[in-house]
Parts: sequence; C-alpha cells; structure tokens
Amino acid sequence: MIELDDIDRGLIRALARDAAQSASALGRRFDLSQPATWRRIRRLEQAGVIRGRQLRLDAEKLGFGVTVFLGVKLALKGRVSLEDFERAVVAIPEVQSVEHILGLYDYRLRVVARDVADFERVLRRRIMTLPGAGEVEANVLLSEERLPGPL
Amino acid sequence: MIELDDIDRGLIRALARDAAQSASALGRRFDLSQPATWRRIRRLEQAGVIRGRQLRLDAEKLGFGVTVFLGVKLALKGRVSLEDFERAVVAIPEVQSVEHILGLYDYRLRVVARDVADFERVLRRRIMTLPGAGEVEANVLLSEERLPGPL
DNA sequence: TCTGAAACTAAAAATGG
DNA sequence: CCATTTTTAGTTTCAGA
Repeated sequence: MIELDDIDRGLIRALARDAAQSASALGRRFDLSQPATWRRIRRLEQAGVIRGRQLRLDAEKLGFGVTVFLGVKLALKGRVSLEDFERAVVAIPEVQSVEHILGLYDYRLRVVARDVADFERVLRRRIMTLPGAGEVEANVLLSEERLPGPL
Repeated sequence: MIELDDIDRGLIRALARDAAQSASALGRRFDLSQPATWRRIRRLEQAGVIRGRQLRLDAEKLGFGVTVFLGVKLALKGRVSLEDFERAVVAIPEVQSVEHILGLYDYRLRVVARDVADFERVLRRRIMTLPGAGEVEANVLLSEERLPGPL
C-alpha cells in the first residue's frame, strides 16, 4: 500500500470535493509549486489510488425523475451462475450500479427511470426476466447526500 | 428541461466513462471543432445537467478494505426529527453516502472501515448511538460495478 | 443560433538546475 | 524540489452558414 503524507491526504480531500481543480490552484492552498502538486497527483493516479474522474450528472435534469434501489435474491443458485446474472444485469441500460453483497439479498441494483410508469416497465420486462432472479425488494430514493468519506 | 441532441448525449456518455477527456479529443470523435465541443460541455454544466467532476478513489488502496451498506430504521419517529438524524449521520467520517428511502428501512448508509474490527467500532460507537436509530441491517459489499446508465 | 477559424490565456508536461 | 520553457488545452472574439 502506498505511503501518503498529510499533503497527499489534503490533495485527495480537495479533489474529492471538486476534481476539476488545477494543480496550480491546489498548490497555492498547500504551499506547493504547480509541478510538485502535479507530480503528487500523478503519483496517486499511477499508484491506483485515484482511478479517474467521474462526471456527476443530474438524473432529474436528464429526464430520469425516479431512482429505485432493488434488492435481488437469486433463486436457483448453482443452477444459474452468478456470472449469467451479472452479464444480463449490466446490459440493462437503466441499471446504474450492480453491487454483489452478503446478506438477505444477493445483489443491490441502482435503477433509474423516467417516472413510476417507466419504472414498472423496467421492473417487469428487464428485472423480473433476469436469469436466476428470485425475490425482489424495491426502495424508492427520496433524497441523497454524498460525503467526502474518511482520510 | 434542457433540449439534448444526439451529440450532447454522446458527449455525456463519453465523459461519463472518463471525465478527464479534453474538448479537442472529444471533438475529434464527434467531428466537431474544439470550441464547439467545449461550448456544448459548458452549456450542459450551466444547465445543471453536469453538476461537476468527482474523483474515483480506490478505497482498498487507501487502507479501507471493508465497505458495508447499512439499512437503518428510525425508532421514535416524530420525537426525534429526520433532520437530527441526518445532521448526526453526515458528521460521521466513515459514512460515504446517506440515502433517504421509502421502504422497510428509512435510510441506507454506505460506510467504509479499515477492516471488520474497525467496522465494529464504527457500528457500536457511531451508528448505534445516532439519535433515533432503531433497527440496523448490514450488508457487506463483495464487489461492485458502476455502469454508464441510460441516455 | 450554432458553427469553425484565429488569437489569446492558462494549464500541463518536460527539462535543467 | 524549484524555476523555466515548451507544449497543449481552455477561452474569447468574430464572421459566416
């Protein structure tokens, strides 16, 4: 595991808030030159700590007003492999993330839809027909807050 | 809601894969000049469709080997407000996201910890002591895949 | 209104001390 | 690690479709 000093942690924290900040702007905040800051960031990228930059999209502004979390329990475990399920689920356009978890449900899916009627279509035609899908629980997202996390 | 054409959707899709791409590189892929590409991206930012850029961090490389999803049911609803709970939960460093949902549990939390022993500490000293927290269910994350989503 | 060309500003990458 | 230079990307202006 890579060694991080306080400045590295500060840079990660600052970039986690806004990944579009320039190395020179960050350097000013941490009393570092622009190349020094840039090299630290590149080192974090090469070490794999920073895996890339992700767009934060507003699903509502894109016309997807409904976000639902689905807990999916697999029936016929063994007869249908996890790989078959995963291959099929990642091909559904409305699925934003697939989490394989340990607990009452085997997978947790984040699904977006234009509205509740559209969600019903996704559920009936896409989710319920997944190979091996058994019990499904749905939770509608009311609001969400993303936090910086530890460090 | 903003009008999007096929090029806008293509740009969003390409940036969702990697938000660090330059406007000129994107322009080459969509047969657009660099300024035209840049203006489309700025328009999406100003319309709020693109809310910003986020760092994708590798939690394991940062020493957080355990990710757990917690379903939290509030006890004493009404006596302790949702706001009190939310204020307290967003102050826990190990909490990465707080989702207010409709269903069996009231909130879903994404929590990271260095290992299982560290997670027990977070659970006992941070989560169980939250104002209004009732039943708690935990699901350990085994693996995760993030997908581009619709459009 | 959106485009591309050109000119300009700022940032990133490379280099040498 | 810092200072400097070169290269590349971001930004503004403007004229034309």
